[in-house]
Amino acid sequence: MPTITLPDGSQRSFEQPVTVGGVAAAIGAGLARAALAGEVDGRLVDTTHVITGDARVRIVTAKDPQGLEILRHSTAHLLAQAVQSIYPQAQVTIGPVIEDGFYYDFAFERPFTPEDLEKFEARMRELARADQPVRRRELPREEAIAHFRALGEHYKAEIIVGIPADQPITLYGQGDWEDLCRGPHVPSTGRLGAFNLTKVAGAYWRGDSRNEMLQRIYGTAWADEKQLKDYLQRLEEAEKRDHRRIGRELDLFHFQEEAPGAVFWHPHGWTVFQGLIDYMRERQNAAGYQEISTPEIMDRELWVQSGHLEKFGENMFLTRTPDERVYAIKPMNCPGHVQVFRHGLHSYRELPIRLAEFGRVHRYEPSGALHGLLRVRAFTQDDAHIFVTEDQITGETVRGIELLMSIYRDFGFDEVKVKFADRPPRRVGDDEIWTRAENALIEATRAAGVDYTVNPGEGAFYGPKLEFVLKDAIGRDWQCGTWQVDLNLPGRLGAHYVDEHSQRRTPVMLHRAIFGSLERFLGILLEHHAGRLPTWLAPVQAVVMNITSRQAEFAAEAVDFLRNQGVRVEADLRNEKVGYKIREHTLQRVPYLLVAGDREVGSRSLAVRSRSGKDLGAMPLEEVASRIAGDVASRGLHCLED
RNA sequence: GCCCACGUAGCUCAGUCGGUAGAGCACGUCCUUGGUAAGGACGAGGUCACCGGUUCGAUUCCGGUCGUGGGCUCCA
Repeated sequence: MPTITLPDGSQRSFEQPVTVGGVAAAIGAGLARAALAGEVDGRLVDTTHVITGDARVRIVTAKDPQGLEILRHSTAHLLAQAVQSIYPQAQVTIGPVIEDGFYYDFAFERPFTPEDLEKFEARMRELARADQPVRRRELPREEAIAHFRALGEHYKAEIIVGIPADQPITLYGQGDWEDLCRGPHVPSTGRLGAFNLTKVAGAYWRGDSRNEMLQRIYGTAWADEKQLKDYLQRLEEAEKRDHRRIGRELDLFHFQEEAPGAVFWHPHGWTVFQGLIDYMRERQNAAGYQEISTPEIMDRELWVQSGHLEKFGENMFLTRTPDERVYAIKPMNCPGHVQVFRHGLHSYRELPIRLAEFGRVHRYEPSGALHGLLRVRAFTQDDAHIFVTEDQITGETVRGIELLMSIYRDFGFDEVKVKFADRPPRRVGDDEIWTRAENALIEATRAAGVDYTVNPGEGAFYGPKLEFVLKDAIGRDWQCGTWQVDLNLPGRLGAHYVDEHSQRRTPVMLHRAIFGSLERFLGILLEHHAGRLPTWLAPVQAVVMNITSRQAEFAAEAVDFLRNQGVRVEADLRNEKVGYKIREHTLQRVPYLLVAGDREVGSRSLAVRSRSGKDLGAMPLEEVASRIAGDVASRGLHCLED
């Protein structure tokens, strides 16, 4: 006689064992219809699950995050059923839930086509309409393996072998179709409907490129049609923010076939790029960094010594000169910085020595990885290497993290996650050194009072690192900054300092980047702001436009005035209507549109319109200049104009 | 690098069941002097990504290469 406790604390007693669905029905017919699954004593189960004893029960519906997950998982099953009903020889593998949807990987003799996708989706809708009940059964492990082998489902058999012995092997079925699955699932296929198949892609079995390629079908699924529509709309929004599109629309940069993964910066794009450099230079100079510049190509031998060629070689560009010497184009700045440090003998009294460079590096990335500014083969790092004694690691790291966070705040990124990446499989240096480096970095991170998560095996080949991840305006994560402790390269490259006992010692090198890649950071900013860069970064901060040719002379004068006041301003004196000019520069996301008509000429003022379309009224030239200057000084963080 | 899709004017895209191509926007000239998101007329602009093959003839069909997009893998 089970007594069921519901989430609101109320209790219900039943004469005999009752299913989750039965509990829902006892509460109300509406809930019974909405029930997708149940949570019994914290465990997710099917609605057919029988409760025999007292339990805490929650009915899971599509409104719950877990309910939505179950819905997506069941939709993945529906896809598998549809695929196998059309192509019985396709083998099923795995079909997990992912953000906003699901995918299912199949082994099939040929790639699926977009036409296949349409057929699958149509079949899925038929099967959903048929409203087939979903069954669950358990099988003994050996029997299950034999069962799937007999069906020719070798991947499933392989999966079962990997399931821990204490877990039951469960199968879920609907109609004449059945699949290995942990569950739970929705009670019947009629609950599924708000879904779309979105794309096909190749994917390796178990994500390993040595394994065979499977056919992955992606889909999205939601609680109802409205949510699905909202999701599709969000995708559209993200597409509008795409930095590649904005880059083209605002004429910031382009790519072309002859230079895959390398950026051609146009004047406006380069203005923003330089703005980032100017800003960073100011901040790091104030923090005690010294800027240097090191060669882009250096003899291969140096890269053998550093270990780059061995551990990073497949990402490096090499070049042979007419004298048959082989040079490497630098993929990192560290070896060059060590050369600068090595030049002359340093005392411990000089440390820390902080060498910074806006270093342009080249990395041969796999062609499939390239993606606009976000993944390129030639990029500029705001790179620095800090040479310290082992005792100084903590203090310098605390200072460094403070600088990093302060800079991110200036760009409006208030939410920053930190990840600690420890020793990778491909590395230089023995384990004792790695342990020391990892411990030092963890201690320093704690001292800085920063929470972090661990990213195992993702450190650089020469040392562990912190990764700084920013959250953008639409909630996406971007890894930008890095802080690394390196007990390896200084020794390999022969860096020394003299300690207080006149002994030569090897310094520790801290590697750090804040933007990471300037190209990438700029791409992130474009997406974060949807192209509406704050005034301090906007390539064109203001445009002065005349209404008729009568005001051309004054407009030109106004441009000169503002330019002298340090405003990045352009004139638009074309023979077009003012509405046309407003539209064009609004589309160009210019923060201030300044109109000169006869009224303004008389008072030596400009009518100011903000990027958001607000009329700020006419202002004397001086006031326009000081207003824009104020906006620039605040870095737009407190600017309400948009 | 691997899988799939795609590559036509500066941009967004039509089109050709094989007979060397078209729209809108942008661009140029002219008209228009118009107060806050598109005034009008005319015009110029393309080796249909590249290389081969099939064919009387290829932008179209086939093969390859390069590039782009989405995944996989990897990373800033």
